[in-house]
Amino acid sequence: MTLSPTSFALLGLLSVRSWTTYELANQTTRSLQYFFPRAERHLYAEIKRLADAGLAKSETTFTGKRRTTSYAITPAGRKALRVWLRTPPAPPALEAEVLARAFFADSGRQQDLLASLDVAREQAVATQRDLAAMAQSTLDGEAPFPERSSLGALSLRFVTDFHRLIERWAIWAAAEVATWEHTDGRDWDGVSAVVEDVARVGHGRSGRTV
Amino acid sequence: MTLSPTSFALLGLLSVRSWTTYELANQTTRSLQYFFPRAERHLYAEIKRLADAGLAKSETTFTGKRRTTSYAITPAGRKALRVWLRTPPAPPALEAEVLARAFFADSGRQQDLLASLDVAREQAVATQRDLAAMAQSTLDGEAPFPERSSLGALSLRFVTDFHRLIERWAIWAAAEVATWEHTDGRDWDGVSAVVEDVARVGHGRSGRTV
DNA sequence: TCGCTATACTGCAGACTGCAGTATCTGTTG
DNA sequence: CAACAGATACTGCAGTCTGCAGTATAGCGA
Repeated sequence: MTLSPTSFALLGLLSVRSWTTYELANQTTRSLQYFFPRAERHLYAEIKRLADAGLAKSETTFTGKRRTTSYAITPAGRKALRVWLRTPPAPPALEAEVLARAFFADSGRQQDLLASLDVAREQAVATQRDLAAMAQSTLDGEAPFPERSSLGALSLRFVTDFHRLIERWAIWAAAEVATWEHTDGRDWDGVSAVVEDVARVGHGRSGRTV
Repeated sequence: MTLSPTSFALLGLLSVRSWTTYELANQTTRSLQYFFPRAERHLYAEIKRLADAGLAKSETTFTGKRRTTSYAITPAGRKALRVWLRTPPAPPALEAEVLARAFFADSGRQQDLLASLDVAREQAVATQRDLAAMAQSTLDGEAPFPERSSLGALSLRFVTDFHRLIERWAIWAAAEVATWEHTDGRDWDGVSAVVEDVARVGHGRSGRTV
């Protein structure tokens, strides 16, 4: 039985406390979803695998007729998590449909691209609002695990900056595209600024970020 | 037959010119891989689906005994791509194992987290080098489709900034974690700076980025 | 002619998603 | 107190996508 990164993410959650799968799929994933999203469906399957592998143990309780399964980490589970933390992480993966739409924008209308950029900007703003609300609840002392807030702040910093980057990029791109006379931007003189700046990366100074 | 975003990415590629699947899987994906990565295996399957749906047409040629299948977009394919470009994009998805490792760092040693951060930083630097080389080849007039360089520059700007963000975040996080006396950073006073800054997002001014 | 690398795929197992469906419990409102 | 909404707690299924291993041919240099 090989374990996936998802297995270890789940073990990490279980290392904090025991959870029912429902909690795992709803509340808890609130933090992980921003940098390690998993579908609810998958969690129900994956946690069973962890139990089968002896890394978690399940306990079934009943509320009337309705059963609830909760899972706790085992010593073997803690060991596996500890070992995983010593291995190097996979490179971050980015999947941004809006960039693909920009890349192939010449097959559509300019207004289609502008509309996509605006949606991306709004999504980024909305996510930042969610993150700000989370941060505010921490400030208000409503965080579920205050002793873990330093670890949470590390990823919070990244995720917030990531969505801010999207927002700023979308604003910049829309402003540039709006000046184009052709859908493929063949008349755009800003292209050389970007390409020259990117080519400089790693050779001493780098240019500004959008 | 429902089409996935991958289908449209492939159609976008075919809208530029015809390709063999091998080319699609190797050269071409060079650009898409940074913001819309797909496994080689999947492309072979997906392009067949496009042909079955009448959105692309295949042509088989032979080099001696070895067959090569190349694909061209059909009018129906161009139509489908055009329609797709009018729909709103899915939100960008981020999957960063290194953030999960930071989030659960208290189950391992502090040095494990520092090592993970360093790997992430190096990966980000390496990717920026690749992107810089691509940009340099564009400056050298070696870009395969110079008339599309404006569209390419849009995503290039984002992808470069994304990897620069990872690099800077990893440097910042490593410097902070190095000062911690506990693996969970419970003694870290930097946590309030992050949380307060993130909570301010959207309420007028935002703080600095790492 | 040998061996290396590039070309050009296929099969298979398993990871993961999204949606629909089932059933129970709890709190609110009329 | 009955009706209903919303939360809890899942399962089934079809399909997407990945990663690895395996197969086979072509072209090139030593």
